[in-house]
Amino acid sequence: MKLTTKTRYGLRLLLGFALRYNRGYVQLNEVAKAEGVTEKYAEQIVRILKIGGLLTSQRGVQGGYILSYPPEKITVFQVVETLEGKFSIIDCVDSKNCKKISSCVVRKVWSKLTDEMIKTLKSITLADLVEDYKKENSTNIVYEI
Amino acid sequence: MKLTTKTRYGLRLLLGFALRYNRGYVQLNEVAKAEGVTEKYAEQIVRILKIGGLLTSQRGVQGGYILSYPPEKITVFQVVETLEGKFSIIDCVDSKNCKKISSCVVRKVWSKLTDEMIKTLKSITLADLVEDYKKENSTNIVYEI
DNA sequence: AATATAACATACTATTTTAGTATGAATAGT
DNA sequence: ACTATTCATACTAAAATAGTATGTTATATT
Repeated sequence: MKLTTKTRYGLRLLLGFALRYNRGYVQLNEVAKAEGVTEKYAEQIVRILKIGGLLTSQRGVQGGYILSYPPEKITVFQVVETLEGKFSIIDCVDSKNCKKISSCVVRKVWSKLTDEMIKTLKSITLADLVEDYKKENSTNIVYEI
Repeated sequence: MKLTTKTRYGLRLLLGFALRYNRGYVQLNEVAKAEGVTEKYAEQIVRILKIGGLLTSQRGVQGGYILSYPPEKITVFQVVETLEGKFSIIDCVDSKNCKKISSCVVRKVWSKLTDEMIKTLKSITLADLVEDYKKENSTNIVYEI
């Protein structure tokens, strides 16, 4: 039960665009490099985010991507759901193919867990991450490992 | 980011043993059949639970398994962590191999998510599931699909 | 002591998912 | 025209998943 790199990288890329939000269209190249993601892999991830409506693109010279909404309007939940598909810790939480739903009290556990996760992820926006980022970089504490 | 069948089946098998807790050693065969898990696969899952200390076994004729602790002492968190290993939604939440921890505000998101998940899972015990199960089966509402 | 029962153990396998890489086409500003 | 940049598809190696197969070992009962 791990997050995929697609989701982890995806959130970081979006944070990159959030940090540069005031600059208009920003090239993926720059953000991908800053976040340490290969450009080609980043392209794939970003395409999903574009199709999902979180990013807007402009082709050609001086092109790039920009968040479709201001950072405070985009939650981490939206990012995860866009990249991983319908958010649920198991497949039968809201599907109807469980053969013995009457005895499936266990399902309720996963359902509750899923709900709590969604609540947590909805409570965090890209703007929160930007704020955290700036806070960390204003202090001079550097954790070099 | 799905649970594995190992974990889902594992919890159901443990619920099976919790429902039969007063009977002493119960054969895996019976529980596996009741839960619709093949015996051979159930054996593998149950072995992990035994090594993890949640089940105690008795070999041979009249042997079987019994919960090592009463149902109210076993949380779903223990079950998940036993079956999936150290609980974390990503690998770097508490490892030290993140190259740029200073800029890794994203890590805090996953860390928080992990914490909330653990809190939820620790709040549910096998006894809660037994209670739910009995409640559902006392009413005559049957969800046949 | 023999037998049947049930747990214990390891190895194998098909399928799917993951985490990318490779190759190129389409578009837009200069 | 040229170049930068997004867009799109196809491919691949490695790992994880979800089991199956083939036994071995211990113990209560007969």
